[in-house]
Amino acid sequence: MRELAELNESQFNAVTTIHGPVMIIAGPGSGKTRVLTYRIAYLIKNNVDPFRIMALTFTNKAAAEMRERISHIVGHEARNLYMGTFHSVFARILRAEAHRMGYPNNFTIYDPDDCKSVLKSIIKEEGLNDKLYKPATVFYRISSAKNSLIDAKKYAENIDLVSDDESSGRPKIKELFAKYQDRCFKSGAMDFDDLLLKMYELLTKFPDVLYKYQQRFTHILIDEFQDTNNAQYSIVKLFAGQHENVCVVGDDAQSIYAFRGATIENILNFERDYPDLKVFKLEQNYRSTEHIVSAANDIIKHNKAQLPKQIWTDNKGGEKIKVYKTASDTDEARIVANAIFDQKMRNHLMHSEFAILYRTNAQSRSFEEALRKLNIPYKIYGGLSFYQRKEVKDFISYLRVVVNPNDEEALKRIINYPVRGIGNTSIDRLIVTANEHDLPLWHVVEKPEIINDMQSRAKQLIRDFSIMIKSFRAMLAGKNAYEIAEYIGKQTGLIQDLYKDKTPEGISRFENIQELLNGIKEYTVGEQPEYEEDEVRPENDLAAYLQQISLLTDMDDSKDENKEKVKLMTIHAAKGLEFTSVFIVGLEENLFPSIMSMNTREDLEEERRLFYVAITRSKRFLTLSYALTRYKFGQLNYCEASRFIDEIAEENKTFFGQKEPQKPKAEQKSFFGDDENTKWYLSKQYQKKQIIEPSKPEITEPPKNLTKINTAAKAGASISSDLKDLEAGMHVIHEKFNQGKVISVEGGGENRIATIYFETVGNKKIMLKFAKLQIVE
DNA sequence: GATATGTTTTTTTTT
DNA sequence: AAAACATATC
Repeated sequence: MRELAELNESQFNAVTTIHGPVMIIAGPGSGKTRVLTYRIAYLIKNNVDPFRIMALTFTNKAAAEMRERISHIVGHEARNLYMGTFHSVFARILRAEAHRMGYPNNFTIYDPDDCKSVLKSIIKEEGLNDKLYKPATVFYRISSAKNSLIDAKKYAENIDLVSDDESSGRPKIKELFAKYQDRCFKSGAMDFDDLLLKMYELLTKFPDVLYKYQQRFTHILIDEFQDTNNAQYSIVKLFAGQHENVCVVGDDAQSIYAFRGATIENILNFERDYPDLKVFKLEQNYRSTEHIVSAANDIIKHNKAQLPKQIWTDNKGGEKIKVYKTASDTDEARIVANAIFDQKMRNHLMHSEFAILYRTNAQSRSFEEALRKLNIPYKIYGGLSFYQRKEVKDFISYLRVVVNPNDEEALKRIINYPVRGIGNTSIDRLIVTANEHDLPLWHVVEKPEIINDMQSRAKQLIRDFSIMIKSFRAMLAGKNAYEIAEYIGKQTGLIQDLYKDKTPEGISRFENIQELLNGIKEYTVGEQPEYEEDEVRPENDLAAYLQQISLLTDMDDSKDENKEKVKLMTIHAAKGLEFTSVFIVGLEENLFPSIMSMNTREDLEEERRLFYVAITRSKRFLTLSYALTRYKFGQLNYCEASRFIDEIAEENKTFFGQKEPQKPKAEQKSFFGDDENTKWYLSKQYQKKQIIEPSKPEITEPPKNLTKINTAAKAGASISSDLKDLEAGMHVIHEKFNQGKVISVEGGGENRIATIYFETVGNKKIMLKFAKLQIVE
């Protein structure tokens, strides 16, 4: 295999050591993907049947790319690899074996929205306080449990978990868990976590199944091992039990999914569980320039929990990391957009070589606007995926019900969409009846006559609906996915409805459905996976299509039209990717590191690893930015620079930006207001001056604008309406004490008292009905 | 039962 | 600021 000549010594060893357990610790940009692809190709060249190789990746896109690269070396055989995400590979196996667990083999995969909707119904039926029992909170508890292989029964028996719930005032979670699981089971549905939990149950409860798959998979490979959780690790250990040819690739410094149960314990346990383990370290970075690699090392050495390793590079020189201090979130966006425009021209780059990375999805909006103003094409990844949009999900719900009518969540979505006179009252009756008889909702829809207390007209409408669904189901045998979908769109009047709506949103909805139908068509004519002789195939092509899209992420999009665009995504989503020029934005305390993760050292270290991942995405240019003011929930907040900026050594970074926050007189023009200024600040002379140190925005600074002034407070001894909303964290101006920040507010009614910290006199307690206060907006 | 209007909540990260 | 949610009105 001539490709082996391209590898350095440790890469070569990592590729060619194909017997026994292997762990590859791979630093960023160290050729990890290349090692994985060559290793798989090498296995195939050494007469390992691709059907015997299971390769688990983090995204479907990573799997697809790897498969493509492997097929360049070994040819079409690559299509037979069991390669994909944990969830998609396990779903494929579960589908073949589902009947053993009492699930239909065309089971539905519930997405998190479906799950929360199920929980919401249960919480409501149980008459629990929905302020305390929020679906998202309950779902998180259930999900975390499942990722530690704890089912509803074990949960109820687990003293720690139950007492946690009791002390948080939610003792009923264990019951909700059981009810939820039961409801999903009746609907023939698994959630994402079930794909792991049920996989584990399948292998542990049925020795013959375990034996079968242990025999089948002679070689197992796992990418991004640092981000696997307890459940995933346990399952892999079972699969690998026979041959023990298991190869894991990971980097503890890039572990960023602890919140989802991932643990680097897996890396440590691996050494313990496989004493024969051979470990290879890939430490040479081929991706980034020296400044970037040094900065990454600067950052990560602030973490205590690290495996020892030293990343180094031969790529000398390169530009320093630029740090922009900007006045506001909108300013930040404009400056970044201008810088992209300028950098592209100056260095002859393509738009696709740029990425803007942020901590939270909500940050994308301002960049979207700024890029649009400069006519820079962009694509936002993550956030609401295509398949989560209402109109798309409604349409897909039809397909789901056709494949699996017991899918209650889908059924509820479409039973009166488009409107067919089955209103909320009727739906509630249906659900109540289903629960009373302990039957799936669909059974009652099929036989509305068992419902008490319903008008015959309503029953007839329900009957009509069920007849329509059955007529769709009849098509499953003879028609392909596209034919069925198209027929449903026409028959239900759904396409017609959307077509009639000529509002901009309506047009976009119509286009989305067209796109969905095109996607289904592509799938239908596209290459279908091969199956082994003894393997259970999906019942039909619509079911196979649904399985595929239910596990697709937004990152998996590979449309040509997105190839030439600036990419916007969260840092989590950027894992495993690389770009010539990277902008990491919103580097502010409480945003990055997130305010949610400043409580424990472990959480903070994960944020730091996240920053490490972000930095190391960059090949040549790296730009960091932060804003001094930022809107959150429509409220202005003052921000200070992230500690992470300080952790980069001075010799690797250059500061740009204003010394003081914006003065009110300059409010209409920002510091880098127009193109003239943009050129100026990017010019060589300016770059040489390292003027600015990041300085905290002090609360003595003049406020940006004082649009709303609480004059009422001066008038008399009652709390003005503006001050009624006063809460901790707000900035105010006092007649005598000047600017201050609200520490806390106590008491009620006329006697509300605020504790306010004033720069001039320190903490003061002030009765609001007498306060001469203005809220700074 | 559908639509208009007001109120409350949301933001960590994702397969 | 926007979306989700709840309530009022036709």
